[in-house]
Amino acid sequence: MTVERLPNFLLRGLTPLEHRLVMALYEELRNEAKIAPGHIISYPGLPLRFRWASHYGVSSAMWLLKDDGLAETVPRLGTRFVIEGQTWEVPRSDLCIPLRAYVGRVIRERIIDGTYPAHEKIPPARLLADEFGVSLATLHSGIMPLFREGLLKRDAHGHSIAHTQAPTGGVQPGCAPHITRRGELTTEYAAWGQSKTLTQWSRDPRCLVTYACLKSRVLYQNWPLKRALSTPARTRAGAG
DNA sequence: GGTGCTACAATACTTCAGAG
DNA sequence: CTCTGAAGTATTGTAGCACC
Repeated sequence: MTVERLPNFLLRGLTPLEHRLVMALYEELRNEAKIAPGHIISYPGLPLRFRWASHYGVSSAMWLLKDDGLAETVPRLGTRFVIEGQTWEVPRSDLCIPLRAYVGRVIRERIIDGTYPAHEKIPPARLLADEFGVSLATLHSGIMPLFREGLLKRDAHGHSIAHTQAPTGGVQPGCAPHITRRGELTTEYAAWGQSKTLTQWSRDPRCLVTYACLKSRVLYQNWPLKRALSTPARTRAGAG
């Protein structure tokens, strides 16, 4: 294994601790015996290997390594970093968006380009989940916006059908927005004359469900906020 | 049994504020 | 400058229900 180009992080301003950690990892990357190709390095693992490294420093250092294509985020089982031992290829830009958004985008493109013919059933959800290597829950989160956009509909038996070509003013292939983790954090939702974030609403005494359930209802199932807050969990009310 | 969908707890990662 | 803890996000596996 060889690293032929000068990493960009050497040219940036780093805190001493971050610089120390990045250089330590960089040296290990150059030494195949220490980090094998494809080896997964978890965040919790790094402070154990480098006892002087804080988790904040690890986060900063790993982002720099990712920027330089020396690591990539693997969106399964949480986000981890995979060292590319052979090619040092820059990770797919697709990995910059959440996995569910990536899945939705690919399916949207397949509908638009005719891979899934209009008015015909798309493959079963379990097959699609298997193809993308994601869980059913993630797949459903990903395709939920396609139902709202009218690209997918359900037939009498609940099967998902590719409904139409691109809707008027619709989303163009490959043009999904860059979604950041913090993007939803500051979004406020109004009910009972108040405007709060979902996190704040989840702590409101009028909220009968957990934060995760509330988020799922509001963001992915498009429930009205009041209904999402006041409908107890474990009901089928959201299906209709 | 196959399929679609909802709900939830658990886990891992990210970011920020504040303290030393 | 560095570290810690809290808060928040992303994703998972699994359970359960309905329909054919």
